[in-house]
Amino acid sequence: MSPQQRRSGLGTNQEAVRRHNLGTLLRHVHGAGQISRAELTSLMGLNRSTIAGLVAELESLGISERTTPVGGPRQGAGRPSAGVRIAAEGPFVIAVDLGVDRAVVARVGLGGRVLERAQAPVHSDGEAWQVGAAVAALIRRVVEGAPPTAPLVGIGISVPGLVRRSDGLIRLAPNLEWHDVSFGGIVLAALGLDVPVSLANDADLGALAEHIRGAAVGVDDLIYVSGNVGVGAGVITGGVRLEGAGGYAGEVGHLRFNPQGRPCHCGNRGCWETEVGAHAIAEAIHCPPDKVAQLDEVLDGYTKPPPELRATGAALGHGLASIVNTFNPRLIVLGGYFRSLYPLVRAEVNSALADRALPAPLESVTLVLPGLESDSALLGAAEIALEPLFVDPVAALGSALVDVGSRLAV
Amino acid sequence: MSPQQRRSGLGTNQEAVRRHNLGTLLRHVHGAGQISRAELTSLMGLNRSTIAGLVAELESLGISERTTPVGGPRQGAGRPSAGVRIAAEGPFVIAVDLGVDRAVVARVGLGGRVLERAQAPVHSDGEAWQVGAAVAALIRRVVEGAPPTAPLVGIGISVPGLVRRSDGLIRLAPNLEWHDVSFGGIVLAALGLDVPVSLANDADLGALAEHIRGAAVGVDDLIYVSGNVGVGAGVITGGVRLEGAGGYAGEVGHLRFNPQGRPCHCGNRGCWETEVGAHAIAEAIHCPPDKVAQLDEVLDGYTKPPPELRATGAALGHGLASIVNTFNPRLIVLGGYFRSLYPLVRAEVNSALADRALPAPLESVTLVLPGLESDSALLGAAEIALEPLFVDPVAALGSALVDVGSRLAV
DNA sequence: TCGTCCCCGTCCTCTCGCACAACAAATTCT
DNA sequence: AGAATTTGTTGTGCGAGAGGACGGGGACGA
Repeated sequence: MSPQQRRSGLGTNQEAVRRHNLGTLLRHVHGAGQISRAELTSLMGLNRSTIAGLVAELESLGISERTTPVGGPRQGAGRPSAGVRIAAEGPFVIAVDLGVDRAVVARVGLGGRVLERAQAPVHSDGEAWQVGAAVAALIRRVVEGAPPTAPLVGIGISVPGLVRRSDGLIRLAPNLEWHDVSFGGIVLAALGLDVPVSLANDADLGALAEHIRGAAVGVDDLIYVSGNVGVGAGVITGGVRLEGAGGYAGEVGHLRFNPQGRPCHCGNRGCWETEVGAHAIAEAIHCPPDKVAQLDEVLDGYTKPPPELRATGAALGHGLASIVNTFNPRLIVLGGYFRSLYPLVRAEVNSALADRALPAPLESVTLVLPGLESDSALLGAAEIALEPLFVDPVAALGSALVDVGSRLAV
Repeated sequence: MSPQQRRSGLGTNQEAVRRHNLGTLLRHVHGAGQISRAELTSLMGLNRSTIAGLVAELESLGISERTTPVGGPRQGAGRPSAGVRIAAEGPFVIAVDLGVDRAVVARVGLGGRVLERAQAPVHSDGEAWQVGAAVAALIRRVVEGAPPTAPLVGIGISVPGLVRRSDGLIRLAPNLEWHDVSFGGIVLAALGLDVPVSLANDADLGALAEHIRGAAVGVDDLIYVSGNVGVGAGVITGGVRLEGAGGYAGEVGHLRFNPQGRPCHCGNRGCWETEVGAHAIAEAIHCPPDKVAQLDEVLDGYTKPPPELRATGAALGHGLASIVNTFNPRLIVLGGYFRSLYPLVRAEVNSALADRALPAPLESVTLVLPGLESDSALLGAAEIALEPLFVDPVAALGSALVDVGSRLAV
């Protein structure tokens, strides 16, 4: 629900400087988990004394705490630098990964630590309010153990579908058969709370999480291609998420692939999804249709690549070539059931990609599996809920909720 | 040659605040051409006195000058606000639009005013150094009339091909038959000057120019699709250029379109370019191959749409649908010979697009023709050359060259 | 025509944030 | 053990934007 702030042609206020520096410092601590003040000075290019002031403010806000100088491998002489780490009873968020057959909910602290998690199956033909109630129950369970002083900053929800950026409305979630569902509002109503809720597409959040603490740390141009019944992609370019005008960017599953191909649920024929989507793969390996949602487990069952998947691998590579030509990423992360598929058909994918992509963008691209395994979208949901803290820590804490456990216990 | 600066996790220095505010103010003056100080205060959200100080600095740098209160349509009472406009003898850049059959060179001042221009045909089989010499001659001619006190900030070059972002190397320009050409260095050597040179792809620059002062002013998510023998796209998303890891993003001409289609020069079969590229269109309308470079003029000759172009229009629309699904732009600007083609097959393009794009991204997208006609790439080249001024006006002027006319007259 | 109102530019002072320098502390190297 | 090195801490200074007071300039109404 929080519209991403866009830096327009505004001038920089000196109050904004403090906000920005405090937020950036927190972002670094969040990214590293534990970091020395000396590293912070060199990373941020500010003076020692300035960093000291910022760190002191973070501590007085209860966000971070001071640690003894880290005993790690040091280089050279000099006084060891005191560390900064996320406070144990610091702010946290609720992350929700809504899948086609199950929902995972976690309480996540700064630093990306999953403090508690719970999950439950959801019926793919369930109505939105039923799913919302189930998610709310999971949230209650997960919040129970939270320290009473720890503030809840917000809720982030990963959705397998098209989410409107301006207000988080789920425009279309094909595999849940939802149209124009205000799922954030439904969950909040079921909880009886009023906290910031952010929703986004699962592939977008996968990309975000892999960028911050997964396989794409330090890579500013990456694509997370998610096989999750449907096929979608999350794009990060220049270090920022590609969202598009409405927030629907990255729907690569409906790239034109084979005009003589099979009909797609979107109404066209031969979309890429009809060749590398879960249903196509299930059909190729003669997997019963009711197990499509667990396609990753089925694929994990193979010890050696079945020949029926060769064509799928080639189609995957050919589609990725279009993506490489279009986005010129440095890294492509293969998430969802592609995590299980890619190791089986690595050779076919790579050669098909090399065959069809332009040489210039091809030479710098690498295909990898997610560094966060199947938690990418969940941790990405945590990230968008945490985002306000990095924009303005003081304001975000001001609107956060304390003692959520007792509030929900009613 | 100037690597685009990326804002990393740096802290904000208070010196950086001044730089940023001065640059942002200049960006506003540049965008509007003439603007009142009162508008600047509300646009930038800064105090009146702060704006006054920034404007005074800009004037002392010789960049802007004060104008009498604008006599335009005013609203309400109150003292009229003094205007700020670009100084007549202020800094300028050289913009070069390298086409497949001609080069256009212009002297462009801040505010995007084309102060002088010249052009000459280039042979498509010419060697890079020959083209460089021709461009250098045009630059000399264009610089002649510049006031001796006006500083030259840099040179921007639009290239019909893949340009490496890190150093401006032309990796591939298929229609010039260039591979790995350091054209910036060649032009500088021919001129005997040393000024910052920036190169970029023509479609990227078209998007940039249309965003700043063309049909896409105020639109932060747009795509400029350029038909220029080959087909490419420049993407602006969230208000910033999509470049990709190497700078090659946007090569939509080689999206997979029809796997049973014609062979493409890239080595594949059925790329989108083989259906909507200049050669395909020329063949469809029985245009002689030697006039392919002037395809826009040929198309302009039609008073009513020839039926042979219907299929091309549909292919254009179908390809655009993939682009809409992938990028979710608010605006698609059809440049190059698409400027002449689109009016002929508007109905076919629109219906094909509506047929194949997903409803959510489709509902907010609009197709338009360039607001800058055929000067988009040229003015975009000016923009990237001017860019350093908006990052740090003082530093950019410090490294600018004065009295270029006499330096080149040798 | 005059007075009033409204808005803007200018000047001055204030506040706030970061830089800088000096000193103390903690560790490594010789 | 002493020198060298790096960092934390403290106090001072500088610079940039904010804010208020004042004057100027035009629109509007009586």
